[in-house]
Amino acid sequence: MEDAPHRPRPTLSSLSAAAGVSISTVSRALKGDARISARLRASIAALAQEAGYQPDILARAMSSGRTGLLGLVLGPATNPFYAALLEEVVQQAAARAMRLLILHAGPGPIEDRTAEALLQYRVDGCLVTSADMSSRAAEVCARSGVPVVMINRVPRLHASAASCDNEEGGREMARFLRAGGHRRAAVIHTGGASSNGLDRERGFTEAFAGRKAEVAARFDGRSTYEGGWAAGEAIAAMPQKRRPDCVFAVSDIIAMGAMDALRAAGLRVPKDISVTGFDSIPDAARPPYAITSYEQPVAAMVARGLDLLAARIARPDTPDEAVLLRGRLVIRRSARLPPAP
Amino acid sequence: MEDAPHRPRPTLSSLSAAAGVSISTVSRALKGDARISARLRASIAALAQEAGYQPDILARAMSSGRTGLLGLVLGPATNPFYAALLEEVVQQAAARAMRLLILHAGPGPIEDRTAEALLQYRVDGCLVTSADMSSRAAEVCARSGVPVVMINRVPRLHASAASCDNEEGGREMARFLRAGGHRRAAVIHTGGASSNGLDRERGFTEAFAGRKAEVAARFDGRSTYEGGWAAGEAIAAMPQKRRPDCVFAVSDIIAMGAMDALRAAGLRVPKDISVTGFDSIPDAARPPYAITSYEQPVAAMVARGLDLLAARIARPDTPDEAVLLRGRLVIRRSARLPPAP
DNA sequence: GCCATCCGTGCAAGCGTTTGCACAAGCAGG
DNA sequence: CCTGCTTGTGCAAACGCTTGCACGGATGGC
Repeated sequence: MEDAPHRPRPTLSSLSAAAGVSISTVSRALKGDARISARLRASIAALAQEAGYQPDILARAMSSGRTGLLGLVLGPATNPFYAALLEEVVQQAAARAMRLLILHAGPGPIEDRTAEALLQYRVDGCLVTSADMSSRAAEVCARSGVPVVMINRVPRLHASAASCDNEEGGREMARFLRAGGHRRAAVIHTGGASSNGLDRERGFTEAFAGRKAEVAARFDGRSTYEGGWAAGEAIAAMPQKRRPDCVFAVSDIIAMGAMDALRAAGLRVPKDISVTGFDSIPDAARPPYAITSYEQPVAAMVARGLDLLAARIARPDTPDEAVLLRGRLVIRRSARLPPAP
Repeated sequence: MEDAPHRPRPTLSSLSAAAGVSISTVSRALKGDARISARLRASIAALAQEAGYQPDILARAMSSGRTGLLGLVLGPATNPFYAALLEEVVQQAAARAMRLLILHAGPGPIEDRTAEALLQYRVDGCLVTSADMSSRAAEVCARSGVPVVMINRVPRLHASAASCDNEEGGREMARFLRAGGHRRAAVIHTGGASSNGLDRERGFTEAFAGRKAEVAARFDGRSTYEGGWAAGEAIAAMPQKRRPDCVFAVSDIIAMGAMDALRAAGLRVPKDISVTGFDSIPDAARPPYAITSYEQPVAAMVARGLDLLAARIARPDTPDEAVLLRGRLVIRRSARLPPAP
């Protein structure tokens, strides 16, 4: 392929010259303004098509104030849950003709200089999915009137949110395990950094503890495989009498680590001990794991999150709204089943 | 916290009014132009600081032509390798004061309408890491003179590239397995969609096959865990005599699937059969897997990729350049070791 | 046949920045 | 005291698009 002559980008101006009409007419014709005659509209459209005209969004943003850009603050992408979330967000945003300016995708809080990019690029809104509590981005946005929607986070400041009903998920898992005859549970949490983890644990504990059943131990799984592994080792090291008969990890990645550690220590899952997780990431469904988990409705969360954002962008005074979506218990082989009815 | 009065964004104009000087003076003062007296510069800087001034990148782009935006075309983020790549890219780009417009993060080719966003937002350059051959984004860019750099892909069109030396990686793995006494290898490839996979396989085959050693079987692992699993099942089903004594999967995610399938079929790894992978993703290092793999120098690849991109942006006529980076064999427990020397 | 409508189109301002050029003031050398 | 340089600052154009307003011409009602 030969170097295209690299001709200058077509603009409204160049099109208008070619069509012999004014710039404003071209602009209106291209967006289908009814005031422009159908004939002219068609011929201008053809011209634009042929020239490969692409509107300059930046210039448009200068005058219209809308950039079509959404800021995205993502948690650690190496955590499969966030990876799935990312794919979903990218796809759904594209379907809504919104583009994502990605500001952060990793562990830890977002840097100040990075958060400032949100303002510099005049994003129309911001999607925050990082589990990190001190999300600087949300502050920056709130201060400048940029709508923020949290996905899978508790809403703060002037933000709306779309989340999974974490507490109910915890409860459901607890009921399932109790029905399966479990009486001593270990909970592997995420060390207080995440409200999700706290909610899940609260729901679980509330529904599990009771007559002859208790949450017998708690461990910090730090939201990582390694953290889960360490917790699993600790559990395996407990004297058999005091050892829990089931484990509820507040995320699958932790559950995987715990399960591997338990097995490495010679325990059988679920025969000796049941293991359950949360999120239902694809990895957790793989045969060696087959983790019973509570599936978050990721697609729906993203969809509702974008709805909320769109609403706020269209009408900045839209009140805060928190949407709670019910997930679904996915039963696999990592936990002993309740007796068939 | 009370609703901030939502005062209008400070601009050069508002600052200039406050400082009693012209807009151009403010602009120059803020970027440290030596022609503006130090005193004035300091006072303007203080003013800007106090007002929380953030330059409007869009407006700047209008006049300077630089947006500071990089388009990012990413492969399936749910593949841990791409997830790691993403984190690295986001971090390094931020360090260079570049922002990423994410256009695609999933399986399959990029949509045309999505690729056009590259032009509409006037990205300064584009980073393509998707393994998918028919990357429409690259075409769009090439046609409009937007610099493109491929990371971990063979360069095409007017693109530069920074990749791992896949062929050498394959060779190194082959030498390692041969030294370990393996004689019959199975290769699990990615079905021809990816030049990386092909290169790795070519290197491997070239170095493995020889006197009394051969690549005895090939399978399509489709770059997924499931594909690897299917290949593993097929290998396990082979009559013991003809069964390979080692497996080289062109990516870790495939190797993990294969390994699990082999074990599920009752084979012991590495006792009965060795399994090796490529990429050295964190998941592959986990105890149950401990996959011997060839580590791609992801950070270096991204760094060099961004270098190439920056060079092209600064000087559009910079010639194409393909950088090949050597990786590193990471020996773990999934493959029988060569005898100690 | 005249005025009121309406339709199709163009003019021009504005969005926030950058930057080439001009201009004013200060100063040194002649 | 004038010329010529330096230094500090402002003017205004340009980037590509949107949009309120105005204007010319056709149409319709009376």
